[in-house]
Amino acid sequence: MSNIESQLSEGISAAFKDIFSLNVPSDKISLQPTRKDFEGTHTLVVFPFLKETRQKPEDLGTQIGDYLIKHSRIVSAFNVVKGFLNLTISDEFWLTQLQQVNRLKTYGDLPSNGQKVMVEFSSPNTNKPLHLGHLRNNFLGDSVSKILAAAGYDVMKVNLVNDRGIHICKSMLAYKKFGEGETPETSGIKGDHLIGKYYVKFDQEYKKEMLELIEEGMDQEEAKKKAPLMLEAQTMLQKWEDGDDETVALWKKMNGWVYKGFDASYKTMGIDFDKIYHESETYLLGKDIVDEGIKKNIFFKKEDNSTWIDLRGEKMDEKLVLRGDGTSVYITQDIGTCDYKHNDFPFDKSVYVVGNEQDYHFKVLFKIMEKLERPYAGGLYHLSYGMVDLPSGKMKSREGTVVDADDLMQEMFDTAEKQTRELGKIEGLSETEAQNLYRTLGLGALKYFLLKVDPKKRMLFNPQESIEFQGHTGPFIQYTHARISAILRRAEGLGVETEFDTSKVDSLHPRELEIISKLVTFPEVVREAAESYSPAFIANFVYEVAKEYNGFYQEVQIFGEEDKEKMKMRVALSASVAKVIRKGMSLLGIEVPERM
RNA sequence: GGUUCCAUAGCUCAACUGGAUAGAGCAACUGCCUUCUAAGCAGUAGGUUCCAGGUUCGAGUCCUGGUGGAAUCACCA
Repeated sequence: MSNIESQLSEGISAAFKDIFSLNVPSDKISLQPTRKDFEGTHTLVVFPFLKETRQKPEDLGTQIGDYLIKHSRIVSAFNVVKGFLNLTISDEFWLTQLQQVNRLKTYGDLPSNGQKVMVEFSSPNTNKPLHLGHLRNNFLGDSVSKILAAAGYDVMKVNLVNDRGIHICKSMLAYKKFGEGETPETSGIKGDHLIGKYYVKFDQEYKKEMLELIEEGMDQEEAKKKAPLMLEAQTMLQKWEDGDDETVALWKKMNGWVYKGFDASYKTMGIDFDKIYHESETYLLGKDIVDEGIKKNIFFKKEDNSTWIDLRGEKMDEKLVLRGDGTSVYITQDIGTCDYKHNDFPFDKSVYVVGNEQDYHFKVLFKIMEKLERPYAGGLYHLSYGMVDLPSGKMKSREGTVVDADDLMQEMFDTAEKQTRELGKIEGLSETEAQNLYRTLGLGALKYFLLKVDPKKRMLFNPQESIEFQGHTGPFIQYTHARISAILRRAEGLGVETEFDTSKVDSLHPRELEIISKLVTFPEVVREAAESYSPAFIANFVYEVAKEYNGFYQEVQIFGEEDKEKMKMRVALSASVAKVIRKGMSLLGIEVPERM
């Protein structure tokens, strides 16, 4: 709760006590922003208090309003419309608020809360390059990490790379059979894309084999299992697990190519990790915990020696946690990795940024950790985000309907360059400055587009139309920042300071008041975004700030103002807006240019 | 079929967790560059918030039942 809100709530609480001898704790009083069509900034809805006070809505509103005028230093006026008490805060108070924001070096960072949080995201497979879906994941994970850090957490970003398993063997096998020794160097293809090519190749050849078998009279299910390539891939997996030299060497070589490719993609995205885990190192974890679970009677064995948990009492199903032959399934590793991660970084919270197709898996996993009485179980959280759909429907890598991450980012840079040139905005920029600008803008547009919607919701991405540079977009906000930067440069040139005397500014323009009242809610927005793990709150907030500033910019003169104190105040206001935009955008992982 | 999630303007999304006349952007139309960057600003038009009930001072938001869509229900990950 902001400073203003708590002051108002306390005042209102006192009003109830003094007028009606009614005890309404101040944290029970919720204020909402006043709608634009009415005078004021904060509104109290009085309906909930009518019974206890035995008042008519208008009367109650008026009485509380009168009380606040008399007893609160910050309320300067009020009006009552039906059951809504709209409060106006004095200009002087707003000016003080602005001054405080302006004086702070960093604004929007909350004090440390002493808690540790681990955020796991990205988690790519090493058998194909990153695509649009990964971009949403990566941007979300990166942004949420930054938001949590701003909200006072000690954050560790981790990436659990899926570098082993049958799907990895598929591309290895296809490469071995059809690759003819080509490498990223000889082919000129980026490592991850090269491996992706063989993953697709495997699927094509595999399908051919299946068709042949079906023609020979085999049914489809059997053909799936008996196709020679599939059998070979399984043999290869077995060899890998046995540590066969040749297989491991090939695996290392090919994964090395992929990592080099991924590193380049991450660099372009502007994303990094504090630690990278590999499934090849963690996939055996969890088996000892299964034993522990059996001893604690949480798991049980079936006749075939497989181990299960019965969650039917929790509205879930029976779930296998270890195969009869003693080998792991997906959830076995996740159980083990949970402890492993906690051992590495004793977190209070652990966030998994994973698509909503795995909702059930995480529900089960968290329930298991809870039953195993892990003290951190309550802090496990699945940040479940919706899929990114294309106009043609769902993306499917094997059908070639994916939007490749590298390609998409390059397109964004190209579009940014084209737009910038068309608008004639590159004069005075060196070539490297211009290139940096295109990257900043292109990546800003893309990140903003993917982060401005509620993570939980699935979203549509239309490559033709989705990426705009006007309106509710990243570049719009970046542009506002560049505009303000120009103002600040000029202010510096003119020697205008941003320190002003609040008592010497006689009045505030409605535009100014609107912006200041917005700016003061920033820390609250950060808190809310962290609590709900949603960068969308930040994205929409920053947009509103930029939008309001542009309205102000259009209507109110800064350097044409004769009143020197007002001029300084307006420069301070501009500087504060720029600061909030820069900080807000940085929480989204987006840079803002000084000029564009 | 069971479970979970979703449905708001032609399109893409908001709506501060139950509050006032549901808001932005895109697309369409109309104005504003001799003045701090027009990637901007101001305005017009666009809505039975999927449908039907219910809860209450008050419902896009909560409950019940439908309709339509998605995910999941593997000894895959």
